[in-house]
Amino acid sequence: MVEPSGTERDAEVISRFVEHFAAQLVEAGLPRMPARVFVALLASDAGVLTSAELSEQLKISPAAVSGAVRYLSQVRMVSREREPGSRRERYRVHGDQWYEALTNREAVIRRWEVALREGVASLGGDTPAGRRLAETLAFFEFVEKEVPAMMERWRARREELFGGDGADA
Amino acid sequence: MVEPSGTERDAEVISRFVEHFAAQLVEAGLPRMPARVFVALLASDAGVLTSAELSEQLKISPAAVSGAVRYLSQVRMVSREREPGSRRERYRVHGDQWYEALTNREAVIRRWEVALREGVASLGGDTPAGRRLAETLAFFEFVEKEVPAMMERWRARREELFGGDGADA
DNA sequence: CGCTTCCTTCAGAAGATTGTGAAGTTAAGG
DNA sequence: CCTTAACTTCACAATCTTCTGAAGGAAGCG
Repeated sequence: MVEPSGTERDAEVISRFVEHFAAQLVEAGLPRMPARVFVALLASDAGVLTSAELSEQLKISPAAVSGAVRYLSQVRMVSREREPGSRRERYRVHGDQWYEALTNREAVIRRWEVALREGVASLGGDTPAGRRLAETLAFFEFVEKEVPAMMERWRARREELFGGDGADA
Repeated sequence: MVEPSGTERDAEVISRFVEHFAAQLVEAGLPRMPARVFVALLASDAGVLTSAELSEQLKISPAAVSGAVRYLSQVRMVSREREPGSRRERYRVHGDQWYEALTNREAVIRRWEVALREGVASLGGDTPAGRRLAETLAFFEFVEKEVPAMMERWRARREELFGGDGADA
């Protein structure tokens, strides 16, 4: 058998990984196209791809890329940058920020807290149900306070493992 | 205006809360019926409701309740118990375990890690993309190690706030 | 200054999800 | 042992989501 050229081989290997990991993210609640686009970026060497490259690699229409990128930038998992001397747009994974985004359900948790506070107020803090809600609320408040410290520890650990060169971002 | 009886008033207040909080959970990725059933249980004084009660309170068919409960017990957010001298089944929120379930995306994260390890292996740990994946993987491994300690601190904090009587479970 | 290129937006079709009704299953009680 | 009560399962129908194709708009380049 003829050894396939590096790039062809890579294309298939990458595709396998993209589809596999994206499927997991979908299962976890991410919409399909954003998941695929995101993983494709993650698996690209530069961490940057153009709309056209994504469109071709994932076999989807430019419109689908556009929608996916809009979603991803809303949740801060990807940023868009205009390539200077061109009308091409480039999309980039936030090297080490993206998992913060995944962790940062902050906005979500904040809304949960609002709903729970309302619940405690309207059911009454002296009822069994009210107490249960209050405890749940306290849990989220606790987590919200813990997460920043944990991320701080992560940065230290990251430094330790990979050195500070941050070749990525 | 005649003051409505306590229970009627509660019914509406509870319903407001149930729908509001459930909507947030849905937005966060939980299917609608499971979310509504879950919150209804959370807002019930005993933390326990029968299928019939859920069906009536949420205005959904017994079939929908059944499906929702199946989902919830799979993700360990609710447990089912047979009421001794009756064919009624009772569904219960795990007093203080349910947020552990929400936190315990463990299974999910585990699968992500598998996919990422594969990715590192096939892209090569010496490529930029491979390094990015490796870092992501390291992050999840880190989190997985941190969560148990955090939950331990939460239990201590909970004790401190609410005392150990655990009137709930 | 117009042309070209690339991206976006919009409307619609294909597909997936989800909740209902009806039949089936299990178990209590007479 | 038969009846009745309660939950579950199954197949279908309604709904919602999602992706595509086509048209529209900005920005470089000749």
